[in-house]
Amino acid sequence: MTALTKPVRVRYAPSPTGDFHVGGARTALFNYLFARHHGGNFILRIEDTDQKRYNPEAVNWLLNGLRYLGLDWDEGPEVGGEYGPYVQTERLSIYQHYCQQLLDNDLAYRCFATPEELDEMRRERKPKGLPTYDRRYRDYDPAKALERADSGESHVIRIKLPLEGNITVHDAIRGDITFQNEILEDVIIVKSDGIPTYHMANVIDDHLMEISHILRGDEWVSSMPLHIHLYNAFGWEPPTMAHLPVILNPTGKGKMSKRESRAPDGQILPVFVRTFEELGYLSDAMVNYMALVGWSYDDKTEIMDREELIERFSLDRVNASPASWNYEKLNYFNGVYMRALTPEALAKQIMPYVKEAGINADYDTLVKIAPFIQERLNVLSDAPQWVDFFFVDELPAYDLNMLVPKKMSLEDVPSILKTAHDILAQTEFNHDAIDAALRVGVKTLGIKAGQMFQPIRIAVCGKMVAPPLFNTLEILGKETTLKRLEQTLSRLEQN
RNA sequence: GCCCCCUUCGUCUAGAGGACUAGGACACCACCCUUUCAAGGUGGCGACACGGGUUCGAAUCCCGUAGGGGGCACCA
Repeated sequence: MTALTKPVRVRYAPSPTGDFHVGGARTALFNYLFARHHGGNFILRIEDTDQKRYNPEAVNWLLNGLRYLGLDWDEGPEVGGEYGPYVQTERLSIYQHYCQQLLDNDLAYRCFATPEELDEMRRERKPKGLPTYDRRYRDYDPAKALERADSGESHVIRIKLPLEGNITVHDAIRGDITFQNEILEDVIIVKSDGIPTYHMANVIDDHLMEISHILRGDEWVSSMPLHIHLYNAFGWEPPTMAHLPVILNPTGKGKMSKRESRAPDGQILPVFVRTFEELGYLSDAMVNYMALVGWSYDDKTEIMDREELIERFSLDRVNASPASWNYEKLNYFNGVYMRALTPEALAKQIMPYVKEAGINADYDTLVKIAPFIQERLNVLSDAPQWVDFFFVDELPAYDLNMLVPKKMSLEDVPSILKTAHDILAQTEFNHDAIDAALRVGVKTLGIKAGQMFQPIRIAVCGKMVAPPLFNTLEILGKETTLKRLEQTLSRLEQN
């Protein structure tokens, strides 16, 4: 492999036609890790040669997504670079030049077949397992073709591929793959609008940008022979190619959906980077998890920070087989990273979500709460439901039956709450003092700890599931705690 | 239909001929801890798709079958 002597330059080259999907993100990540591992450059190139499907929002989704994941690019939109422009529609004259070269060398030809003709060919040839185009203009007189083209007749330009023999291409992950030239099609390299197709533009750009390794999705393996033929036609040495396994749905059946759906329990199943970010998946967790979809370091290590991933990433540990996306495991990773945050960092991270939920929270209080909700959050957007009751004047009404402790009835509740109230009124409001005082109450009442704490929790939080009680009370403060106990008692009286 | 790729627990994977009674992680189950929920701890369930070879010996190599995936556009 002579490529070892060349500087490592890899690119992520998405087409701005839709939202930024995790499949694309994983490809970007592998390129990024590979580049950083080798001290090379990670290049971002926008492949916008399809003007019909172009979506102006897509570039923003992409750029924001990459930034969220922390995959900074060395060359590309916004940062520039010596090999620009990095947007294909700004490179049209370059492609034109190389296309002419192919035409001049009889390695490409103009084709005047109409869409209708093509449809007919498809109908006839497809069932026979043949490629659509029957090469009817392959041997058409170039002079006549030029004449028709000059007169303005609509046409495309096709590559002239070998008719027989085999071509063996090498994939860094899969090894050698052999294709029969016979089944290859003289594909279109320049569309009738004068814009090149992906196949042509990508080859020219990768060569001109001195890309050393192409790491791309597995859907491109069938285009490998075509691309290699194009490199050969230009007389260029192709980069090392590696095709990454596709990401399958969590069930393991089928390519991961391009549309977001919901799980049976109503949970949204995100597939766009933007949605993961909105739900509050930590950048580090996403990166760590995604790195493990199709790649592994060893038989044990899974939690790795960016530096470790960069240091350890290598192509020969990328799997050739498809991998399915596992939301539970991602959640676990997110939990791990969430728990590693300092209270300050967590407070900062959840603040936007809390505000978004209409909760009037202050940073200092969130910092105090943080340690107690930290191990209970799956994603940042879970935070509001854990902290809302800290920041309201009046608790929303809840079902009084929630107050009833195990093996007791509603009639037992008032005396428990009354006892709690009286004890707490005389207690210093810190965790240990509350703990000690309440346990005395448990003893006097002759009930179990849980039976006493349950109604207090409900009275104070208004919900069955909440952060640890004593810490909660401490943060809430004596005044609020006593007030909520009183309010509950009076509700019970009216009941 | 044709071409190509892939195939170890439900899922992600380790394994590159003997170290395998097939290891780890998520999920699941049980127990422990415990004021709810978590987190944590301990243990458990659970896989080499199938059939032929090659070899003294195969999860590992070869062939076939089956299954899965990708591609076959004036989309990338």
